[in-house]
Amino acid sequence: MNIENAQVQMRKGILEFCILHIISRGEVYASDMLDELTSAQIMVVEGTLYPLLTRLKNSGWLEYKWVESSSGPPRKYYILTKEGKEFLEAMQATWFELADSVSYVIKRTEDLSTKPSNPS
Amino acid sequence: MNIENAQVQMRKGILEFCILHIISRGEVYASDMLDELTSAQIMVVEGTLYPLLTRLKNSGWLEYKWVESSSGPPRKYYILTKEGKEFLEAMQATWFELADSVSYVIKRTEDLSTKPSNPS
DNA sequence: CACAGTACCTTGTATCACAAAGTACCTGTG
DNA sequence: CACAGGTACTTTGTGATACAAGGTACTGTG
Repeated sequence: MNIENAQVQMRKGILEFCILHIISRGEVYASDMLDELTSAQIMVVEGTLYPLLTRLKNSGWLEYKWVESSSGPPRKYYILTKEGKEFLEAMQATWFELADSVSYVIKRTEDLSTKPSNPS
Repeated sequence: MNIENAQVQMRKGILEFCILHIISRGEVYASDMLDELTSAQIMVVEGTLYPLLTRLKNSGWLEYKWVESSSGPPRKYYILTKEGKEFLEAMQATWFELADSVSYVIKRTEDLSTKPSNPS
């Protein structure tokens, strides 16, 4: 186990949440999402993104339509379904709860470092 | 896929980080960790915690010593190694970067909702 | 010895990110 | 038409992880 792998594990699930957020803004296709994620310093490759979109679609949270492109093959433009919007809200609540929990753990470590209750 | 599963995925890796944090405060054994995680609203079961501790030990980030208990079987008390402390710092940096990235995505969605650039 | 409580460990399942390779479409050149 | 280059979407296989469920082992009491 190394730090690279730990970073990968830490990002799991977060990626799904961020993708839903990006799609919630309006119709986008895969390359748009990759650009947005890169802007947010979240590196993703195609082999990760496409299966993720398929999973979200199969769960009923996304729909897509084919749109012709003036420069290349047609693109799948995704939008959130009604259920997808509800799921995004639940994911966001989960994220904030998780961030609170982690903040609590970090703060408690700091408190116990500055004021150790059992100095051996 | 459902919200429960999504929550599990979102917590992956975070758990490892929180465990390292708790151990960094001083010698603890498994039940101490479960109590701390429960306080932080992070539910964990034994079947998750023990394999995780074994992985961290095998990676060289933890050490343990057996300590007799006055009420029950002996306990494994864990402490961080020097490498473990360095790893924890790297994990914490990763956490803050991840939190920043997610905040960026959320904020960008909010900005685009209040000031849509392409109102169709 | 039977029993309850505590603590640690193992096996099997479902899920996920990623690398790598593949399929298919469009445009331009000769 | 043949071919090359770019774009876009898809599939397969690998390694890692959380969890449920069940198991092992130690201690004290009656």
